Amino acid sequence: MPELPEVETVVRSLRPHVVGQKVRAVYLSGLPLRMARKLDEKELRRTCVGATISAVRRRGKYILIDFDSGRGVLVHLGMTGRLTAVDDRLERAKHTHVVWTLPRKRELRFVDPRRFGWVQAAAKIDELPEVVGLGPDPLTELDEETLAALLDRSRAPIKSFLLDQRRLAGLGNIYVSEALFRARIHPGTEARRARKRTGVLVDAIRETLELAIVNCGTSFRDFVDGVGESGRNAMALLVYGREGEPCKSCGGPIRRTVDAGRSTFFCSRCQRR
DNA sequence: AAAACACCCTGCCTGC
DNA sequence: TGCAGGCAGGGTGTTT
Repeated sequence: MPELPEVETVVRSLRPHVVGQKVRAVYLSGLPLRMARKLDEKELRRTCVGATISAVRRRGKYILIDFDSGRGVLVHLGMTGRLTAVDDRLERAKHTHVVWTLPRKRELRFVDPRRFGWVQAAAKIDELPEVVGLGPDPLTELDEETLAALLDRSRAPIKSFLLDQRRLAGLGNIYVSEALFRARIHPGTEARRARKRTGVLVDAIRETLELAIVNCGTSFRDFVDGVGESGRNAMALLVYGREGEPCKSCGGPIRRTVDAGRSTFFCSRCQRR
């Protein structure tokens, strides 16, 4: 489900409810998550129980929870993950995999029906391979020069290029379609051939993500923020999910193609090969 | 080395 | 009303 704007929305809405709070206990469902891997229960308890949350950060699509001990917890929402701070009297949803018990009858809960998400505690979460391998953050670390150098080195279609988290961290299937439409670049264009449009692409990516953050993310079905609220960005989407509907720029029909099992939406008039 | 593919899961929607 | 099939915004490991 969640891409950079959704993860940013979760982080922002979660902060006031969890930062400064001391974790009393941790519950785990025991079921395996991403890639059928089991969570490291001992490490999670060692890190969290009795420790106070000092910060909640985002890196790409990962949520990083820091504790006063210096240790931390990495959370990835996968496709259907939710991380919410709620009253403990609220019934636990089906597929609740991790619960952190907080003071004043509150709980931080990780719920993930498809179990594509991930939760991991470590002494230094910034040094976990998942985090170290991430490319620059499109909102804070991306400049034209960096992207131009990356584009030069790749013959992959620009769509799969932008989806690769090692190059840029945070774009997913929705916002790639949106950003490419804004930049008027056809999704099948070879990355290196989009080089001349680097500046336009950087701006398009930023505008796309910033608008989605202002709207608190795109909620089709699953996505909610840190307190259970849906986002409003679905109505602001220009191409994603709009197959057959008129292009907001030229009026022509929005087209959809499928590659590697993933939909791509674009306007064949506005986005020429 | 880079790109394409299968796979990890459940839920929801469509069509019969 | 039931059931099969297809589809979904994630990442990873393996093959080509």
